[in-house]
Amino acid sequence: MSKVEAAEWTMGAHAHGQTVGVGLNAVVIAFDEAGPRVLLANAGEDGVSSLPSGPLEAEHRTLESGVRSWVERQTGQPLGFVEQLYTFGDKSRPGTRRFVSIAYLALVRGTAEERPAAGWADLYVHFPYEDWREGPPQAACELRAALARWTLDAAPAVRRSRLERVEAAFGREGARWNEERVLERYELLYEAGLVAESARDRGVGEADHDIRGPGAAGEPGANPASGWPLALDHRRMLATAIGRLRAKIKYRPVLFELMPDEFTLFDLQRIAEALSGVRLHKPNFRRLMESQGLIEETGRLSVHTGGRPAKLFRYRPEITMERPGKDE
Amino acid sequence: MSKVEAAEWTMGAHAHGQTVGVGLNAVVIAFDEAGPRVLLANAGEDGVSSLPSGPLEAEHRTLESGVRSWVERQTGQPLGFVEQLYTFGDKSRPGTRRFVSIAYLALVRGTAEERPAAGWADLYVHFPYEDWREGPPQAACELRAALARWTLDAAPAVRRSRLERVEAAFGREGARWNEERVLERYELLYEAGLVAESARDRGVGEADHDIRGPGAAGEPGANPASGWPLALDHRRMLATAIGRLRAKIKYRPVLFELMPDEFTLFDLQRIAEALSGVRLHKPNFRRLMESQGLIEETGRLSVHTGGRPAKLFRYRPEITMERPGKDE
DNA sequence: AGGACTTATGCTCATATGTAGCATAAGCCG
DNA sequence: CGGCTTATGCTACATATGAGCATAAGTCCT
Repeated sequence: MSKVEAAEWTMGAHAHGQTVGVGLNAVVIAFDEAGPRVLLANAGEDGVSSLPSGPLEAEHRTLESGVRSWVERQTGQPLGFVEQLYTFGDKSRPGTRRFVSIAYLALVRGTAEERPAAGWADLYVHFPYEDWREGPPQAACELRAALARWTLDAAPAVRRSRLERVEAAFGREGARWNEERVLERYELLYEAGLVAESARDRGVGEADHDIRGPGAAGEPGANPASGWPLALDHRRMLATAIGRLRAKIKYRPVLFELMPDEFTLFDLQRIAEALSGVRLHKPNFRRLMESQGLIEETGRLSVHTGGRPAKLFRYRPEITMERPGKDE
Repeated sequence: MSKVEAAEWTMGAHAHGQTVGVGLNAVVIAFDEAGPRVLLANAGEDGVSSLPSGPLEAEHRTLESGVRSWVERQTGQPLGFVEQLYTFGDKSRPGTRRFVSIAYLALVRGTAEERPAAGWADLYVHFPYEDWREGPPQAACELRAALARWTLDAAPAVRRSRLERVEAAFGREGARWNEERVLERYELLYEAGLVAESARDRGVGEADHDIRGPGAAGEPGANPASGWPLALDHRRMLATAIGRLRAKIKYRPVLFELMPDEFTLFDLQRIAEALSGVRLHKPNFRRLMESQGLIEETGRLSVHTGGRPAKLFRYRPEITMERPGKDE
């Protein structure tokens, strides 16, 4: 850094007397018999859980190592795959110290017993309307209806814009559901006051204490269909993570970061479905997996299928993934 | 934020006596007759330019507004489309103050005359090997050769891994070039010591002063084919931006953020080619554009084509872009 | 005016890729 | 043994992508 620049920066920071806190947050995803899971740190006094997180420290050589360190310190869980998600830094209320939060996505392998950490929660408890594996969930229908009211309540000028956003995010009348638009949907619900955080962040009567899960129905601005809230803007981070992950599994072999050493093709499909929240066509999924050359048969069979035994596969990490390969 | 958490954070930051500087950086892209351009702030005393940037300040309500404000303050250029790119925060040398840099990508419309800012530079001056519009550039051939030497020089254990990375980034022997892997390529060159920044960041004899462009040939670790360096890690940010943009134009209508109000289909194609760095098949590009419904004819014709007049089109922003629409 | 040249525009074809349905195989359990 | 389960393989179809060629409608030169 040139002297000029360093001086300018220091001045900039000091001239306005601002000290900025830099935080690291992790959305840690795993999968077990119970389905897709997310790792949460202990719930605060208000009963609202939060993502593992902590401030950036001097010892952290890189941001990523800082994230690993905080997650392990808070939950005992070592991390495998880690990737940066997004940096949040909007000013909250005036007068408060500013925080910049750098959010990461992490994936860990292994069954529930093999994972050291406690604090794993069902992913879709926080996003019930995102799970379409058993068909259109009731939560999505309710929210769509609530959003329709929100659209109609608007002044005519903004009505059209709202309608378009709702349709883009939730799909037109039962038409195709785009599972990747998780963040878009969350932000729409937030804006429409349909998630608990909307009311909380507006500082509605310090009513925060009552919002601790599905029981909060009927609260002003809350809605059970929209799922359990998390502390601060952590649910926004989680929405960002899910959206990114749902997009990424389509063009990068990240699925294997969640798999055990040996697995059947249907195991793989179940995880893909759990993350994307939609059902997949079995033969097509198989063909795709087999054509990519990312996996190979181990020669053994799984007998716990309930029907015909399935071939067991393993991941071939040596394959450099020549795919269309968008990197980032 | 709960009291517990706030206390913990403050302690965390203070216990280690670390003050973190948070910087905002912008990669601002435009397009004119001369081709794709990037906006640079004035060159420092060492002759190395840098991206518009400055510290996050208390007045900035959001990170994005902070970026807009800094770019306009430093270059006079107001920004249109802005999107977060990546946050860099690895510790540089021990003992120095830590900086977290949040990089943004921005696109601005208009010809060279319409744009207020000075400081626009040719994008590919910084990445000569990324411009394949006139076929495989010489720079890419030279770098491939240099990387081959770097691969062979390695210990046998790492040789295979290096070879695979080089082939994934640069394509096997003249085979398909994946234009999106800009960052992967830059990082490989950095690691191999083929860009000026590698030597500079290792602190090689304070030789920084001599690195100011193509003239630096023969410097230890430098290479004219790898392009002009920028200050700090700004070329890494630029590589990140180009990669992201090249991927994004394929599934989101960002191209129009660079276009004037009226344009021909070939104008559009020229910009797509300039950004992606490869030639496109004209009839196919037309078909794609016309099938997406994102543009409409204005009814007028352009007579400056040199041949048959071309229909003029305009962008239809009212179309909500129902495409597969990965959001982010 | 006529021909050469330029660019725009439209069409066809072969090849991937994605979607959906059906048939068969091979285990289980009563 | 028949009925259940799940695994596995194949085919038909729609759609997207990539490449080539023919024609249209201007300019410019002679």
